[in-house]
Amino acid sequence: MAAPQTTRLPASTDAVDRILAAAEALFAEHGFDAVSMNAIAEAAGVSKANVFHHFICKNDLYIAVLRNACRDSAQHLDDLGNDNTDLTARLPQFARAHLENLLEHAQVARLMLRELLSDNPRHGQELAEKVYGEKFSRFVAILRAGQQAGALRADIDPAMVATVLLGANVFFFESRAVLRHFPDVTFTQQPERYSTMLAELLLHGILPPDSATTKNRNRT
Amino acid sequence: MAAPQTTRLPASTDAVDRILAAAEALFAEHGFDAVSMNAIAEAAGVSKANVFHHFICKNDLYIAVLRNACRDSAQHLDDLGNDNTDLTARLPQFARAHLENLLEHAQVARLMLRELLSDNPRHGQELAEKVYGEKFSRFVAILRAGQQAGALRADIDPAMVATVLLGANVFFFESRAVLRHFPDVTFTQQPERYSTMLAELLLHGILPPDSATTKNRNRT
DNA sequence: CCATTGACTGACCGATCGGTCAGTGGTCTA
DNA sequence: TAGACCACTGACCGATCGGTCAGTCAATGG
Repeated sequence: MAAPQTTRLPASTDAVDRILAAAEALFAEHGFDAVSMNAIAEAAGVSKANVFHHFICKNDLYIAVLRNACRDSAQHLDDLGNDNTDLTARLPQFARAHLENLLEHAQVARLMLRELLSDNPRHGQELAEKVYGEKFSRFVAILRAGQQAGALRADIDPAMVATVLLGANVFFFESRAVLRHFPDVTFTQQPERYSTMLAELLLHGILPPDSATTKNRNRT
Repeated sequence: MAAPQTTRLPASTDAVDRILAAAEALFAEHGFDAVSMNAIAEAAGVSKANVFHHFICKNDLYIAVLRNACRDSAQHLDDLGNDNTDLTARLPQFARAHLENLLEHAQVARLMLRELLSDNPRHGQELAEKVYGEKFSRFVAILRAGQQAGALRADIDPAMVATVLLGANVFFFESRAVLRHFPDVTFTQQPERYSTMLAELLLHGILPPDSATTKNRNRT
């Protein structure tokens, strides 16, 4: 097979930027098939033919938007690992930063979640693996280091912890609107409280301390 | 405003069933806008006009599919609460059952996740709240009962625990294909192992037992 | 026996889709 | 000044979209 035809981004002119921004917003909100090239051109303030002048086809524009979003998303290198001490305090901090980043770049997050649901993981595969795979690996490495240092239990899978933390945050992000109507749920309006509780939950578990392996007693 | 026009399901004839099944599969796989009425009719083995004979419009067919899927999904009342003893053993059991159900009815799950990403939560709101809200409430009630019985820590939010467990399972379901390519992840092919580890993680946390509530002597 | 009903179909409709193309106007260089 | 280049546009294309409609066929019932 030939080269994957990298489909590089066009030179960043004013019109190109406006097209990319409009397409990203519309794709994130409505999905690929629900957005017409006419709507994108109109939102960007250019003619439809101009969109086709800069991008070969609709699919080309879409993966350009995806690539652009991933590039922006990759800039946020949450420096969790520069000071690998006191993981107990740093895990809630990382969880909060991750959820905050998710909410702040909701458009990109929705775009990626849509890509996850896509029938063919053509684009999401290479992109998500490259972008998120690196951060995921770093996160796991930090956890594993803490584990080998004795700060974490030895019989847990660091990748498992990372998945649960990331997944719980993502689930909060995507089901927030529905969760809000559940009478038992009180944290949908306080993301930082949610992620803090999440990290605390992962650290200590839900069992009372006297039921741990030690017969240590704590006040009820 | 007038009544919400319940848009009842047509009488369950053979053709109607085939149309609903075909539409559910196609909507779940490709999304609402990417599926044409022609494709649905063809997959169902009927004429397009016949689809419009049984369903007023495309949107009407869509919410009929949604309603149908929710009705089926509501039948699975995971009996977690009939025997409220030994929550330590029953939580992994529930987590496994939940993820298994998710994977077994992947089509419906994808449909619901798509609805979560939808721009207007018109349908997903009432449906998901009714269907999943009930199960969520029961789950939370069981956790709260166990909490008041002293089997769980008193300073945790039961709804938080429920959200994390459900969310971690849902995230596993939706990002399985991407997670599989991360070198650190080893559990994508073993859902039951994942959910078991998840429940175990929630129960005991990730800290070594000697650093529970006591002032930690955290070794670097 | 005939009228009614409802499931069902092929042919068709206007609108919109993604995409093309000839051409316009401005800018840079020779 | 001539000409190459480039961003950009209006008009247009065939295909497909959701949806309509006249009409066929079988079953039902008075």
